[in-house]
Amino acid sequence: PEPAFDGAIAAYLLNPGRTVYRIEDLAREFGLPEVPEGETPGAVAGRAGALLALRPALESALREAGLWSLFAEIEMPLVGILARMEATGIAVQREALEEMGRELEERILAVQQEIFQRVGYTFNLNSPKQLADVLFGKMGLPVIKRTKTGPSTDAEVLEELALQEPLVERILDYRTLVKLKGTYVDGLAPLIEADGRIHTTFNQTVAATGRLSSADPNLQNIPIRIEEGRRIRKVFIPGEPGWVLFAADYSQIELRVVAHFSGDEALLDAFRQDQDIHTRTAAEVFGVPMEEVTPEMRRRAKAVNFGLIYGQSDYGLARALGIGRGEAKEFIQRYFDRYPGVKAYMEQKVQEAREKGYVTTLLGRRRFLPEIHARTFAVRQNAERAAINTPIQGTAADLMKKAMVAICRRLDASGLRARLLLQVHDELVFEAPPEELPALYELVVGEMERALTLRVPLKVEAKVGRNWYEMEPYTP
DNA sequence: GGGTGGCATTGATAA
DNA sequence: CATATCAATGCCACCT
Repeated sequence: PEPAFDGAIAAYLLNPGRTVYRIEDLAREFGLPEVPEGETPGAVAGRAGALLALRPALESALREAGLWSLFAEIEMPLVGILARMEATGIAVQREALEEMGRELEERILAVQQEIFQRVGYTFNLNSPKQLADVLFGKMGLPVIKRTKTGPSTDAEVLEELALQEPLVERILDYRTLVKLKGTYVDGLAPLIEADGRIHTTFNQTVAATGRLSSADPNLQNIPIRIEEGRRIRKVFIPGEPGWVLFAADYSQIELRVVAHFSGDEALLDAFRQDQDIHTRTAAEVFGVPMEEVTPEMRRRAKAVNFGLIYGQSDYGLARALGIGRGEAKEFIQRYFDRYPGVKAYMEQKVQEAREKGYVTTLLGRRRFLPEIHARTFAVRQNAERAAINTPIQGTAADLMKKAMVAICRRLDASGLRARLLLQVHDELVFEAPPEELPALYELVVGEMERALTLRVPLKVEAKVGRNWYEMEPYTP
């Protein structure tokens, strides 16, 4: 079921940075008569009338901005797809989740005991303020950095303090365990509905870059990097007996988009040869053959690649790698020597934002950046990074959304029983009967790889598993 | 005193 | 002093 016109989505495309979508405000913005506020019959009727009148106004505005096809061919069809994904939900093994909760609870109590024992008294370990009193007051540890309100106790600080005070390691453990239990066990459990499934909400008008977001619960930030947290994924299972989960994710989508936009020869070459992009970057930056790239060189190159997508500064890179600012500056210098097209692209985007007031993605999605003219350096620099990052992140979002629309059309027509469950920015998760996997693979990977034609191939990797933890590479 | 709302801090994902 | 989100807890102001 696909609605014909959604005024909020129209307003979002016209300015994805907005945070309110009240009809009263949109009416004012698009030159309609003032709508009374409140819940009186007059106000309610006024809003209904204004919404009707808004449609042609929004439609013209979309056409004038070159956003009509993005609206009509991608965002509107996506509305029904997301609605169905939400209604479908993803099955969760309640028993396994509760068991994880009990184990975490035990470990939390043990770690807590150990900490209180060594400190000599109990306090609220969850309070950064009380923790700071213990660490920097009683124990006399050095303050590494400050927040607005006092000494910081974030993970970066604690990791440094752990070098001289082993107890701090336990505090880090405590934080990890409490995060897992609070957000991912106690947070998810009450959201399991009577059908044994969790039904998230995908928000289509929140992210200024064009991405989706997920809330209540957020299923786009289920742990994966750290093994302890990754285990949470075991509780997400197929909802039908004998079925499996199937996931397809774009490989290095954002760097491929950079290659496309910048036309940088070395970057294009790397993807056309399907090279490991971080190894190739290391080889370029450190001036060695790819075979001689060490793990440490690759790690640093990877940080540079991520930094580039975000509009890195030498300061930010230095912090990410734990090196000096001078050294970081050298890396960036050498990177731009090797990838001059990327440097030119970045400068061009900032210039474009200054001249036009906005930047755009491949499909014309735009983001206004009025702060590009700010007098305050930090504010202006923030806008400059957004000018660089938004076309990259937003084009990746365009691609994925276009693929979702194509995939769901074909899936509906195919007679396959497989169902799309989740989107995690560069990844789609399905549940499917195993016998459908070869057909599902062809359909999904094919549509994702051909969603748009860039100057480099798009690569999609597929995985299959009996839960979201045990996903193994899949090729038919 | 209890309830509520907002800000600050922290940390999870995209990898 | 890296891009974009969402959410938990603590803490404080405010209200009744």
